[in-house]
Amino acid sequence: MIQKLTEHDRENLQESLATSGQKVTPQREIVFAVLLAKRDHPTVEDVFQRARESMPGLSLATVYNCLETFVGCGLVRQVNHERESTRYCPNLAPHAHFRDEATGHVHDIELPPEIIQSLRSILPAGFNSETIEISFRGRSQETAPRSTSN
Amino acid sequence: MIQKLTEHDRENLQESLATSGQKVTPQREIVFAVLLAKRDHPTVEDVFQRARESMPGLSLATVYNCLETFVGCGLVRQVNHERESTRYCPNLAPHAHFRDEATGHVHDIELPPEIIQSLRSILPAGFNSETIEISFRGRSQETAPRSTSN
DNA sequence: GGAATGAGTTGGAATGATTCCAATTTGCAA
DNA sequence: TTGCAAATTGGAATCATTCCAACTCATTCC
Repeated sequence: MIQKLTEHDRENLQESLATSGQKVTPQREIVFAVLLAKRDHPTVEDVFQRARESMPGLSLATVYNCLETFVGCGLVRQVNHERESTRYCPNLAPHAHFRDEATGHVHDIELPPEIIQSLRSILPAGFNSETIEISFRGRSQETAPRSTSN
Repeated sequence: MIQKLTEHDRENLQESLATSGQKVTPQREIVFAVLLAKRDHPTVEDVFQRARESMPGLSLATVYNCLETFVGCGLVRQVNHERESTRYCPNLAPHAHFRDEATGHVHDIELPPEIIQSLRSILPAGFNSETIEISFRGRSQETAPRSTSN
């Protein structure tokens, strides 16, 4: 069962939505809370299941809507690997992803600014990139599980 | 209309297939030729259309099969952006991709070995990656179109 | 107060890429 | 020539996602 948002998180949600002219709704609160509660890069279906524990009437379409809204106002990032279901991640710090082929788990990998800088520098003149996405694929010796409340 | 493979390319195809115990077939030749003829990161559907010009009876399922086979034996790479259709690319040199949001075109970006090295180095202990994928998203001032026969 | 407005939500239908499958076809090898 | 195994084929099935029309609910306006 998902706990409610902290003051701080609720404010964050409220402000981010407000700047793109949108409102906080019970559904959005729950979906956001779900994302913050367990940062394991859940799929839409995962979020749907977890959110339903707190709000049984919630519909899948709404989860899609909420997540799209959050991505739109910069609250969360989408993570895609190959053509698997899209996953969502509330970690806004620049980071890469590591996809463990054995478990399917996705780990955040911190991305030092120098690297980002040097990556930008390999773009030929005339190429302006807003986004860089870096993903590793391989095996990891699963360290301590990372799931945190924020 | 697609030209036939050069000696060299046919040999390459034949060898790569052979090492994973598979054979050259007319369909595979055509599909491979299509990939080499225009290196614009075609989707399966694109390949299907182009290949059909030379082999009208070719089926979509076969195109999927051929491409999967090629990926399996390392002849071509898959390129995914967000959840769009998978694209295919016969450029085996390590490179990143730049996806032009205006046109949808995908460009290869050369990837200096130092960068790959420094990327590998940011992985924490216990993470072994076989593959690194880097994709830029943004706008480019479309330079000379890159489509080549190989 | 009560109707009109509009954003947000909902369930189900529609879409689109990909995979699956059972029936053929093909090229060899016995 | 017979038989096999690999490839190919067309169509059905799957699955994530999008679309849509009806509904809810809070707010604004008379």
